[in-house]
Amino acid sequence: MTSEVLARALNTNPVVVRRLMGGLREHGYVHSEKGHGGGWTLSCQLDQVTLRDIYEALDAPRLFAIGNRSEETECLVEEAVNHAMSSVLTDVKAQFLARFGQITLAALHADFHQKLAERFSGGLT
Amino acid sequence: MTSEVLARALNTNPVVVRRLMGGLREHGYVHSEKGHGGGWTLSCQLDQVTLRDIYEALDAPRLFAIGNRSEETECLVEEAVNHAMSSVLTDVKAQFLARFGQITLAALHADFHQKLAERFSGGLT
DNA sequence: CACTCTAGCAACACATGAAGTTACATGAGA
DNA sequence: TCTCATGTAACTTCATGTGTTGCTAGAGTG
Repeated sequence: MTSEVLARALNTNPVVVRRLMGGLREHGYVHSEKGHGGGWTLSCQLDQVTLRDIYEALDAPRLFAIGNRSEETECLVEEAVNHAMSSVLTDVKAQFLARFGQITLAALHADFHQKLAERFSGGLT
Repeated sequence: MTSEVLARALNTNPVVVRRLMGGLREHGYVHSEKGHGGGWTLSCQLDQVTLRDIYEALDAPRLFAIGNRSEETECLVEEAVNHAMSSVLTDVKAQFLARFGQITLAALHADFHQKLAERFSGGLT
């Protein structure tokens, strides 16, 4: 499948697709080939890869929209608040990763197929 | 304390301070007075207010930097991914709120005083 | 009553980072 | 050698949060 085709399916741009897929390729989840007949192919077992793996392959983008204004500060009030916030955010992020680590691509695949079946058996609007 | 003074302490602008404090005032955590001698005064018990209360008084700003591209979609793959993501994010947010709900301003206050004491007893760089 | 000091608020400007776009190089068939 | 694909850098656009300006209104002071 080419970046071009994927981009259309994702309502985005081929270059954006390549940027994202680049991370997945480095981790061996997909393979790419240049030239005529080239494109992207899956190169992993869906039940061996989790959302957490994907998240990390994508360079673990910032998870929270909130956070400390600055790590180093002279202000003791800010320091106290930072400490409390960091502690919570660290723990919560760990839980997030743990949960993502339990969701395999195979599970998403199965969910997709179930939704597909429902759509063809009258479960439609 | 005036917005002007607070702004200097926070390295920001008086108007930004008023915007933030406005949310706290609506919930009765602080009180403001106009005119000569006016400004902000605390109007709550520090041990009765948690970081969660503050977070919500501030209109519960977006917590996560990631999320679904769109809530409604025709794409069954996107739907499956959204479902998995939302489920995790909802749970994780709940945990975040629970943790913040356990941190009172009084606790931060105490932490601040301890750091202050340390600074005056040789625990300094 | 005029003056000063304060919050309240709307409107605008700026900064940051993510997403999208363009342009060109490289490699692989046909 | 021509076309089709990825790889990548540089640039543009867009969204969002933050900062700024200008003005209104209320409250004390002389």
